[in-house]
Amino acid sequence: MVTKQFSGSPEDADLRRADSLAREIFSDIANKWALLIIESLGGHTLRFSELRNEIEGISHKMLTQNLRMLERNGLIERTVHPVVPPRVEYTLTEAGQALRVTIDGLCNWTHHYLGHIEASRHRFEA
Amino acid sequence: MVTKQFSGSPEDADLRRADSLAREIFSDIANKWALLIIESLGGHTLRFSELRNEIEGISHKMLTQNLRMLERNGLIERTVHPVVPPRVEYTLTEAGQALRVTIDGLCNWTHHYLGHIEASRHRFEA
DNA sequence: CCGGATCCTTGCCGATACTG
DNA sequence: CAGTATCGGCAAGGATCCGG
Repeated sequence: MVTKQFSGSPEDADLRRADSLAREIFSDIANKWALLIIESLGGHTLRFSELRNEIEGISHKMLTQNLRMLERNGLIERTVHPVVPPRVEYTLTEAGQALRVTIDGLCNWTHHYLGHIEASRHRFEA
Repeated sequence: MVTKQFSGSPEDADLRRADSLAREIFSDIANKWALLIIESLGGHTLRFSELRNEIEGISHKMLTQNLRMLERNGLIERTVHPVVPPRVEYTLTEAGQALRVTIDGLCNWTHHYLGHIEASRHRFEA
């Protein structure tokens, strides 16, 4: 995907458009904070501060930034409760849920190959 | 995953170690160049320059850097043919192949939701 | 509690040049 | 052809303050 080369022919124009869009989305999604947010959101709906606590090491800024991006792409839904103090909750949309399934795959892969990888790293020192 | 909080109890020490390792690996893998390399490598084995051509927009430096990282983690195998000019080929290991399957899922997701996302982005301008 | 804005530092990444 | 090293610009990301 997203790596093909197109000719200059006009009928490829929309294909090239879709391709560059796909690439852009891919770049948005394929960053560690975005993936961790989706994964944390999992089934439940969480508040901003809950996400902040759940995801070790994420800064206030990175969290808001990625939440906006995910909202823009329609992966999460943001609902503001008009109370004081403010209460803002985030939840996965259907698209977000679908994405989460594949991220789960990534997490399972990581755990399954932890040993392999650690061993490989030691071998690599030579 | 990788987001749990542990108590200070000693028996959690190895769990915490595995968790931080998982997080580290996750951070390595969850970047767009690494994912695109794995995806491009797919079934076949490719040379350095072939990968460079295949992956639109990647620089010489980023390619070598990520290839080293993936080799270190045991996801790809690097074989040097002692000829001139040098011929270096890269291929996925079993772990790499397994990872590729989940990345395929990510790519499929992207294409399937292209429309949703584009629509969502337009809605977001308000 | 949430989020935007601002400043300031860090390190990513591209360009270039040089070896085997 | 493949890889390493160095340098420099620029953008990512942290800390902090303020405003709703």
